[in-house]
Amino acid sequence: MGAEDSRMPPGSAARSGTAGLRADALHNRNRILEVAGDLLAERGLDVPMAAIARHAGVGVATLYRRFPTRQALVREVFADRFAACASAVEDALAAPDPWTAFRTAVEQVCAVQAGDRGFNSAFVSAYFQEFGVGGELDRVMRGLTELTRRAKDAGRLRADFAAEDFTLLVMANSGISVQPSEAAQAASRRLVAYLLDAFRADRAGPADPLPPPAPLDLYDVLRPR
Amino acid sequence: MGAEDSRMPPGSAARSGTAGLRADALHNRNRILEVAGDLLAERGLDVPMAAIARHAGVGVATLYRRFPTRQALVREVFADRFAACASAVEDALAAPDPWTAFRTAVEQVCAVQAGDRGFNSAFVSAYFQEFGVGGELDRVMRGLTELTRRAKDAGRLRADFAAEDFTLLVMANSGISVQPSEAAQAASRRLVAYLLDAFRADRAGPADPLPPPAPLDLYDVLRPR
DNA sequence: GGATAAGTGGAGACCCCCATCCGTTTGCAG
DNA sequence: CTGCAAACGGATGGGGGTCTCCACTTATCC
Repeated sequence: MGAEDSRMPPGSAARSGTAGLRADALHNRNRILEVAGDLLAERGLDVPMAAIARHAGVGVATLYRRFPTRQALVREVFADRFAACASAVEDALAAPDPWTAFRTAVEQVCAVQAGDRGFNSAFVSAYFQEFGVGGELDRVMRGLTELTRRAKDAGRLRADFAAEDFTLLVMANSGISVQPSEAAQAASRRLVAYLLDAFRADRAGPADPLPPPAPLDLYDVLRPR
Repeated sequence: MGAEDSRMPPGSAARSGTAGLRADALHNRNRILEVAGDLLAERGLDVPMAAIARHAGVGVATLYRRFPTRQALVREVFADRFAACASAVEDALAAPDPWTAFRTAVEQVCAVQAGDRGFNSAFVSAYFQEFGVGGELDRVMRGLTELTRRAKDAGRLRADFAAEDFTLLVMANSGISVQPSEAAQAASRRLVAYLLDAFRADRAGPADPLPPPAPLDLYDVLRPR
C-alpha cells in the first residue's frame, strides 16, 4: 500500500509491472509475452496456461506470479494490437479524402482482427469489458465516428449508415476469422470490400430499404452469459 | 449384420432409433430432445451433457443410452432445422422472380442461423463434417447454386459473385449470432440486407474491384483444430 | 564473497466434465 | 398376476484445466 517506488523516474515503466524486476524475471516476462502472443494467435483465447508456461520454458508459478489472471496476460499481450487499431484510425483521420480515410480505417482494423484468432476473440468478447482497453477502444470509436461524419458530409457514405454498423462489421468479420489462415484473411478482405461497397452512397436504384439499425452495442450484446 | 427388425413396417420410424422403444423410454427421448433444443439454442454447443439430463429430469445414463455421443444428440436435435433450411431454398426455387428467390433464400437461411446459437455453431463448425447432414447441406448448396445461376442470367446478381461467397455470408452471419437475442437477430437482418445490396448487379459507378474470391470452403476452413 | 530477498519450478488440491458400470425399478406380454 | 427384459439413475473412475504452496536457486547489494 506504500509509495510505489520513490526512486523510480515517472514514466520509465513502458508497461505496468515491469518496474523493479530482477533481470532474469524481466527476461522471463518478455519471453512469456512473446510465446503467449503466438499461442493466442494460433489457438485462441482458451489455450491452457500450462501450455504457455511450457512453451516459454518456465513453470506455471512464474506465469501466474507475473500475470495473476488470464485476463491480465491477455490484456498485456494485445495492448499493442489495440493500440495499432487506434493509430490506424487516427492515421486515417489525417488523410485528405473522406471516403478513402473511412475505407482504409475500416480495412486496417478488420485486417488486424482477421490475422490473430486470439485478438479476434479478445476484441469480440465479453473479456474486453474488463480489459482496461476501454481507452483505446474509445479512441477507435471516436475516430471512426469522426470519419463517418466526414464521409457522410462528403456525400460518399450512405445517410442511413449508423454507428452500430461498426459493431456489425466487427462481429461479422469475427465470424470469418475464427480460424486465421491465408484463406480466412482473404475472405475477410472480400467481406470488407462487399460491405464497403454496400456502405457507399453512390448507388443506383432504390435499394431495398434497410432493416432498422439494431441497437447493437458490443458491450450489451456480448454481456457475459 | 442381421435384419433390422423383420416385423417393423418400413418407414414407420420417423427418426432413427425410435422403433421398439418402450413407452416411458420414448417419452424420455422426446423430452430430452426438447430440452436439448432449448439449451443448445441458449448456451451453445458445449452445454454439459449433465445439464441436459438434469433439465430433462433423467439421469445421464439415460441420455447416453439414447444418444451415445454428443454428436448423435446434436444431429438429431438440429435435423429439422437443417431440413428447414433446405426446404426454404427449395421453396425459393419455385418463385418466379430470380432475384426475389435468391434474396428470400438467403434471408431465410440466415434467419434460422441467427435464431439459435447451437444451430449456428453446428452449422459453422467442424462438427457438421461428421453430422451426416451432408445430404441436407448439399441440397442447400445445390439449390443456392441454381438460384445464383438464375439471378446472374437475369442480370440481377453481380457477375463476380462466387460460390464461396455463400460461405462468406454464413460465417459473417455466424459472427453476428454468437449470442442470440432480439438485437442479434435484427443485426443479422441488417447485415444480410447490406450484403444483398452489395451483391446486386445494378449499381452505379465502378465499385472498387473485389479482392479475389478466397478459396473458402467450410469443410476446409473449419477443419478441426 | 556472503547475506538476503526476489525468483523459480513442480507437486498437488480443487473443480468440472465425460462416459461407464451396476443395482434397482418398471412397462408390458403371457 | 407374475416374470423378465428393458429402462432407469446415481455413483464412480479418468482426464484435463486452474491456481497455490513450498522447498530450492540465484541475482544483486554491500
